[in-house]
Amino acid sequence: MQGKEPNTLLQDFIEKCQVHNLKVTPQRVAIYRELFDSTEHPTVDAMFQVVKKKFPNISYDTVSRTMLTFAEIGMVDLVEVYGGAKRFDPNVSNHHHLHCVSCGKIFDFHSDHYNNLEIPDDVRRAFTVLTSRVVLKGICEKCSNPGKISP
Amino acid sequence: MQGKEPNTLLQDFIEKCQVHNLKVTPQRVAIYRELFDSTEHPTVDAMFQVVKKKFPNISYDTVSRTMLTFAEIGMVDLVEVYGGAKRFDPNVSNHHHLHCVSCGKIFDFHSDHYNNLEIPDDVRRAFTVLTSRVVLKGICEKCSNPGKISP
DNA sequence: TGACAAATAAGAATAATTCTTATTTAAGAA
DNA sequence: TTCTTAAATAAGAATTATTCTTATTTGTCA
Ligand SMILES: [Mn+2]
Ligand SMILES: [Mn+2]
Ligand SMILES: [Zn+2]
Ligand SMILES: [Zn+2]
Repeated sequence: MQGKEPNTLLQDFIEKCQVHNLKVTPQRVAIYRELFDSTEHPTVDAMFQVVKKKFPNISYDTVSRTMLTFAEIGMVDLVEVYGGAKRFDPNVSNHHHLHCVSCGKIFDFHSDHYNNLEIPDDVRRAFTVLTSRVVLKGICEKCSNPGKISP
Repeated sequence: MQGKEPNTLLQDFIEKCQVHNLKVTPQRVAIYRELFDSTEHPTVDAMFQVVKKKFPNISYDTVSRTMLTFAEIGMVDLVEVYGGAKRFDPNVSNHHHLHCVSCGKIFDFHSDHYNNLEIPDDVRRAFTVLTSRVVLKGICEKCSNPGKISP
């Protein structure tokens, strides 16, 4: 996810908790670690399954609450879906998404042009715009070439 | 929603059903009518509540199935949400969305510029892109000025 | 009109999330 | 270090959203 050393990352996490008056619990640390190892856009259940391996008696509710708490303080994003379970994004920097309509995966991509789209005047007058993202739908490589052996 | 006469609309609907081998049932007609009266982005439940008034013993399941069927044949879109119930869009023409993070409403807006965004080369190489939409998050007028009397 | 696949209603089942309550614990104060 | 307390957690119940199952009804077409 990022190039920092684990200890620095943990220190960042602890500071972010302190800033927001959140206790640094072992559950939160465990969830934090797994979240930022992930380059996917995990659901609560996906994270629960992974975290449970290292923290066997954590509850689903704790994972769910924690991920929502992390979203509230801007540590992760809640991403757009078309129904079903919520999905989270550990990458909160400006980027865009392609949803594969075949396998349901969400792929990140980057574009300076998309990052700097002008907000139309009529929208700017009527709304306070906070974020902007381009969302594409399409078919990913793997779904286009199901038989192909990856190189 | 659109300027056509009701009978023409109904005729269009009947033809679309025939093309897709769907029976023209009174339930489908009732749901169709309410959907295309709506400028919102209704959930299944919202539609169920409305349709039930004119069709008291329609079942929730029928409304749900029908709206998904309509989405499959491209008569409505399933729109992006951040969790919770699915939401549908009777406007399938090219447009963009602003999600009010305060009240949760989804507002349509139009922009030729946004309609014609270039797909980045690396994305184009790796994916077959089908649709593109700009999704903004922000605060709507009503949520910004809660006290203001509308003119 | 009659045959029949498709569609429906009703309720059960499942999935996703949130709530309730008793218990534990992190963090600051003494 | 020990004490205090509000915050966090686990467990399971409850709620919300959706889908499935089954018996019955109904468009459509011959
Ligand atoms: Mn992402
Ligand atoms: Mn719309
Ligand atoms: Zn795919
Ligand atoms: Zn609003």
